[in-house]
Amino acid sequence: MLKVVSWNVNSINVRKEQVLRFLEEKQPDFLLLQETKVEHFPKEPFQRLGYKVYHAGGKGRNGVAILSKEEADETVIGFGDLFQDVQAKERLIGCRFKDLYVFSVYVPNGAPVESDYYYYKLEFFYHLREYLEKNFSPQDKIILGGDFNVALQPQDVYDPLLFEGQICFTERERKAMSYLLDWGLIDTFRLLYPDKKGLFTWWDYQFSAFKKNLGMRLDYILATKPLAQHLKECDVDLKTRGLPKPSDHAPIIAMFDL
DNA sequence: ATGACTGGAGTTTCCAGA
Repeated sequence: MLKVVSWNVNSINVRKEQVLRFLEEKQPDFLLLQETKVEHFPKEPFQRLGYKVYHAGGKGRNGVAILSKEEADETVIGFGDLFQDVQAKERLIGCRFKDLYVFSVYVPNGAPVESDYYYYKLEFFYHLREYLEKNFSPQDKIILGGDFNVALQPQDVYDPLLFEGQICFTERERKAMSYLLDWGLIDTFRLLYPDKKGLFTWWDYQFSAFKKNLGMRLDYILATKPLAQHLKECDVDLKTRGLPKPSDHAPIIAMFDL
C-alpha cells in the first residue's frame, strides 16, 4: 500500500511538533507540505524519524517540501526554463523515485480578483500544464499534490451562491485548474466520492469557521491514470484540524494499492 | 462581554492568507 499525504502546514516552525506526531502515527510513504514559510527546513527531527527531506522555500513565505521514507533519485525545483519567476521556485518541488514522480505544489492565492496577482495565479496553472506536457506523458506514474487554492465544483464550497465570483471560486480559476487536469490528472478524492458535499480541506481561522464547517476544498492529490486505477481510499484528517494551534488546512490522504 | 484569526517581518504595526 502506498500512502500519500498533502498538508499546507502554515509554517513548519510553528507546526513542527504536530507534523512529527502525525508522521509517527500515520507513517505515510510521502508527505507533501506547503507553506513551510522557511528558507531552511528544520530537517533533523524528521530525519531521526527515518524521513528524507526535500525542500524549496524562501524567507518567511511560501515553501514546499517532500518528506519520503525512500531516497529520491532526482529532485527538481520550479519550472525550469518555462517560468523563471522567483516565487515559482518556492512553489513547486518534484522528486523521482525510480519510475514514480511526486510533486508538491503551492498555487498562488491570487487575491484580489482581477489584480496582477490574480492573473499570475491563472498563468501558474498554464505553466504547470506546459511543464508536464514538455517533460512527461499521462502514461507516466505522477502524483501532484498540494494546495491548489481553487474549489473546482459547487460541492467544494459551503455556499456556491455566496462564493460565486470570490477568490478561489471564480470561473477562470476553475477553468485554469480544469485545463491542468485535462492533461491527464485525476482528482483522487472526487474519483472515489463524486457527489460528496460538505467535506473541505481549508477553514478560515476567523468566525469559528471550522466549528461551523464553513470551508472550501482547496487541497488535492492528483494522479495520472496508471496510479489512479489503483486508488483505494481518500480522506481528510479533520482530527488534526481540530487540534490546538492548528494550520488552517487539514491534511489530505490518498492510498494506492501498489 | 452581544465579539473573538494567524504567522512573519521586524519593531508594535503592517501584510498576506483565502
